[in-house]
Amino acid sequence: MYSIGQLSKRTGVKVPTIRYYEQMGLLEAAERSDGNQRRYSKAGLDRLAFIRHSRELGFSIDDIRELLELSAHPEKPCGNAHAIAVRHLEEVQDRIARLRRLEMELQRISACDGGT
Amino acid sequence: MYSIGQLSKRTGVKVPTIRYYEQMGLLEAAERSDGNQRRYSKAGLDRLAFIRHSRELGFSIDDIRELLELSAHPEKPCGNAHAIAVRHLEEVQDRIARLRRLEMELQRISACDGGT
DNA sequence: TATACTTGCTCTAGTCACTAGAGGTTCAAC
DNA sequence: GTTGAACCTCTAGTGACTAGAGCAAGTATA
Repeated sequence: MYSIGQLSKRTGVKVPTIRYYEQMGLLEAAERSDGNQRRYSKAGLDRLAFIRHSRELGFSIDDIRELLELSAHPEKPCGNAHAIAVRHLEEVQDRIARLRRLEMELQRISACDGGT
Repeated sequence: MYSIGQLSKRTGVKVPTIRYYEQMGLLEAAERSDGNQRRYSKAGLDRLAFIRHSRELGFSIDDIRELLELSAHPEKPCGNAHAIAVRHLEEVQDRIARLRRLEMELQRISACDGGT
């Protein structure tokens, strides 16, 4: 059993963000201690780690809800997950291309080294 | 003289976003027609193009305000612009690195091609 | 010239994914 | 038993837009 603070440390997700994810329905409402504080199991930890990872991958809260749904029903085909991933892949590749252009430009700007 | 819609088409910035930039003080309040509609000069067009470009580079509204200030006073050293650019360069490089990792992972996910 | 349609105006409120703060309660260590 | 950190709920704020209501101005066609 982990407190919300321990969960936060282990996953790198901030405490208010964990509560926010619960509110958004990504995490099911945690068990509570006698004093009404949240207590999490290993399963909760894993789920939060999955959410964090997905967020880093650029999935929206809604996407993640869908992904969690899918992984809860592994008998269904993963076509949706596939579609979501493809969509993001294209976006990510686009973003990389744009960022590379920006990188060059920023290098040019920052070559101006304190002059005018 | 351009209407706000023409400005929008030429720069690719949406009409409400142009008004938003004016509200945020990035664009000075435009001249108005007899009927109170905004009319922009070539200078306004150029300024908006600069803003758009800067946004694409990842600069925040506040950064851009600062950059516009600097470019209005070219006698000052560009140390600030330099600092802003360096900060963004690091961020951009970091983002690229992370996106490349995500790209690989998404490729792996989307290789699962409609199976389960 | 009349009409219809597009474009424009202001203002308020909503979006996403958090983040901050107020004001109070519980827990763990000494 | 007392302190101090960590927790609770609730409301409001953030950035950078975006959407919608309700109305006015501008323009193309009959």
